[in-house]
Amino acid sequence: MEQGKPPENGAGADNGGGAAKPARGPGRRLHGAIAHKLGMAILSGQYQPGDTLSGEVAFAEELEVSRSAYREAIQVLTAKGLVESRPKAGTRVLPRNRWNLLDPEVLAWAFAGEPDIQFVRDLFELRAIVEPAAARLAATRRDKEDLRIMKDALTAMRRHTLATEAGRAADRDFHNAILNATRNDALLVLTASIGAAVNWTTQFKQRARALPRNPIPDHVRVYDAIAAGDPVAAAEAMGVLVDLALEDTASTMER
Amino acid sequence: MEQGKPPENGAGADNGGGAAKPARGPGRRLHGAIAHKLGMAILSGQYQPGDTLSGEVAFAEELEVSRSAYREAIQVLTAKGLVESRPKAGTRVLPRNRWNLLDPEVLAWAFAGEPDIQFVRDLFELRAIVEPAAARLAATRRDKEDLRIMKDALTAMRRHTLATEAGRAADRDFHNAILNATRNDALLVLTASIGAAVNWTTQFKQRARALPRNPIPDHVRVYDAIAAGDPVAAAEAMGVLVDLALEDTASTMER
DNA sequence: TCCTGTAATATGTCGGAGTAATTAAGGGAT
DNA sequence: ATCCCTTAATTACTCCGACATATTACAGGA
Repeated sequence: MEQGKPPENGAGADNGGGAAKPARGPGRRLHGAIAHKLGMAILSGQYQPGDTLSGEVAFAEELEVSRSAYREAIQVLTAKGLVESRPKAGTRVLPRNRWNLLDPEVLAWAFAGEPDIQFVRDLFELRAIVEPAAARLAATRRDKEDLRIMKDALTAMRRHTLATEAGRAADRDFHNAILNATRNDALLVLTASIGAAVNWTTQFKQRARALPRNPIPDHVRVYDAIAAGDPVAAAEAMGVLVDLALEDTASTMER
Repeated sequence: MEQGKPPENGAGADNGGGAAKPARGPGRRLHGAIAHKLGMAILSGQYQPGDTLSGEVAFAEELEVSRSAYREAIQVLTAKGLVESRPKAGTRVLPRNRWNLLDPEVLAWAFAGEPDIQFVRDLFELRAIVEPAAARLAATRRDKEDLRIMKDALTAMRRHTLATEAGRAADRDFHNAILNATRNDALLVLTASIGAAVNWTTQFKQRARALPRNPIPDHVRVYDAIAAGDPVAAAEAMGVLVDLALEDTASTMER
């Protein structure tokens, strides 16, 4: 480099890094924690679209963190389409239709507070569209290995019930196996994002009340249709599965 | 502040901000440009999943930018699930299934180079699933205002052909109006992301050859079904529309 | 084979210079 | 006298380099 930096100095910081608060809650890093905090505030409606956040310096002082940490947090939010920073104008919250609502982290923030019931219905509607179609595709493209994984997941679901974590993991494995069998990466990513968020509500559900009916036979019906290579039956059976989940979750949220 | 900063120094930067290269191509900011460059490199397969990027210092020197700019770019890529940074281990490219493929920017990067034909087919398949379902929902939920916007878009499409930019804008308006009429934000965001990327291929298509058939009557059929409140007919008509677009694009890409 | 020490690397932090854009004020023309 | 255009100043973001710290991979010894 060609800048004649004076070698003599103990310039820079004297307090260094470590002193920061133990605020390492959700995010794995400091800026991650700030991004989480701000993201949740935005998703929960504390900031209206078009609203201006506190300035860089003011906010950093307010939270007693460095400007860099705040900046990197804003960078994350910008990447997800939640805010936009412009010189002089400050950092503004973008309108909702610019938000990247399918981002796993944004979804998590949306569900962290009290999730908007309308948005939950939207997501379930999307799931009700996509998952049956995925089952339909899987019925025509699955191979023996896919079927083996699905069968193993079903066995695990039967062994542990859905009330246990192992059982829910098996449920996720089952759905993931179907998505994998579609040989469609876009489909896989989409449902993975939604599924990760909706599982939060599933935990709510598990806590609130017992399952209304045994879901195993419905899963078996989906498997049988896929194994038989019957697209129509697979889509129909999966539709039943999603409808049940929706009605169950909706009734839980209403009370 | 309570740090006893020694007053004597001309520390910090002496060149300040402006001197940077004119590399301000795609991204609106310097770190945005770097994120764009790295993102395109990853999406185009230059880095294999699990591969390690150059170290922070090495890379920053290589590109002759500060570490901050590189760090903020990495922050963006991390937010989109493309890479993960861990101390000592370096910054590694994550496996493809962790990528946030539905992020508009990631989608743009994927289509910036030579788009992977399999991924394009995946996206069209997803569109073929979602858009007819959207038309089905729109048929039951649309109001007079929605229908007016659709009608205006159709008129504009007839006036200008699809060979003009105005005509393509009208086409986008038509589809957006349908998505709006579903009253489902998740659906809206999803198709907006995909649509923005796929329009790139549409431009390819326009360049390669003339449209194989007049698409206006097919659009009118969709409109009529939605206006009549017939969900099944709306979904079917929209299915025809998407199939035509897929087969048209596929045949263009194969040669 | 397991454990521990060392080295390497990313993370967190800081303050400062520079730039861009919004806002306000002033002068000119109608 | 009112309105519009030009100009200047304020303000907040952008980028920079340096330093301190914590975590982790790796290698050497028990």
